[in-house]
Amino acid sequence: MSESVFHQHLRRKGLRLTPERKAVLQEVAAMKGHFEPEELLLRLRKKGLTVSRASIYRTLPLLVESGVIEEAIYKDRKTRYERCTEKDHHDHLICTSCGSIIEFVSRPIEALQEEVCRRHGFHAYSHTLEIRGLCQECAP
Amino acid sequence: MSESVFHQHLRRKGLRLTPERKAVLQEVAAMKGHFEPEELLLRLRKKGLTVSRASIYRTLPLLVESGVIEEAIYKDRKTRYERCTEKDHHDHLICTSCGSIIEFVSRPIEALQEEVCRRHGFHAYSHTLEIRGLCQECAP
DNA sequence: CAAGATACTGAGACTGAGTCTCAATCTCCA
DNA sequence: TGGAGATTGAGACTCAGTCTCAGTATCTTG
Ligand SMILES: [Zn+2]
Ligand SMILES: [Zn+2]
Ligand SMILES: [Zn+2]
Ligand SMILES: [Zn+2]
Repeated sequence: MSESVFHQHLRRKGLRLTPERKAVLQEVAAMKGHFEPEELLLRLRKKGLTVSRASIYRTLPLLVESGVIEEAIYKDRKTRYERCTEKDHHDHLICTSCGSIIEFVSRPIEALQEEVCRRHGFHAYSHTLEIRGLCQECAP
Repeated sequence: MSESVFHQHLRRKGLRLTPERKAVLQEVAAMKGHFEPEELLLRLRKKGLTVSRASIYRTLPLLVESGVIEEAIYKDRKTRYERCTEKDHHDHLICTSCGSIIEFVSRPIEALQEEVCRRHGFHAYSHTLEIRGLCQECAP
């Protein structure tokens, strides 16, 4: 189903559905949780598919635009993506001491965000809420 | 006042208050809104103060830890900081088409975040809520 | 179906924010 | 005041991500 969404998006922008883009989409669909572009590259290589690093980096923004994935976390100067699955959407508590990441879901926060957007006439397609601090173990 | 907070933090970690760190702190205190490390470097240079790029990059995390500033936005692989002023805290709507950034304040969202942290025994000292999408002008 | 117009690809050079190294220097406490 | 140990600056380095460009694939129109 995300394939047709992606295809739609490409057509709308006058872009083409190439084997490389299909391969990236498929691999993305198979991902669980956060992933980095480089991880996609490795997995595709392992499958014997040759999709260049450049193509992967060129495809990811298209997938974001079409709402198939979203930028989930920026850490160590790397962008991690995540599939957009309304069911599993969550945000993150990030411990800056031990690096652990706690996922949490808060429907009320999501609802308030929607309201903020409505108030500003803003059409959101994704968001990132990162709360930084110390986890229970690392707290003083 | 942020000077004493910073000094406290350094002492607690067994670190020293050097002229370079003082200079960075002062320049940071003079900043309005978001700023990038490189901007600090330029401003200090313009004042005739010589603080190396390395020292600036080394000082910023210390200022974050001590709660004087926070990482505000990650964009184009650059980290932007912002002073922590409870009064002015806000989050961001980012238009991915025209790049405009709309600031918004939502006490209810902040309160819910605090509750999430409490529930997880997490000691937050900062957070970033970035909502990406299309602004009123860019929406279809 | 052919042909042109245009989008796409991969290899690898390139960019630039941020980090690391290390010898010289400075802090701060006893 | 002396010295352990933290700090500094210059510049080499890292590495995620971007750009280039020549060769290739896709779509459209007749
Ligand atoms: Zn959320
Ligand atoms: Zn921790
Ligand atoms: Zn906030
Ligand atoms: Zn816009």
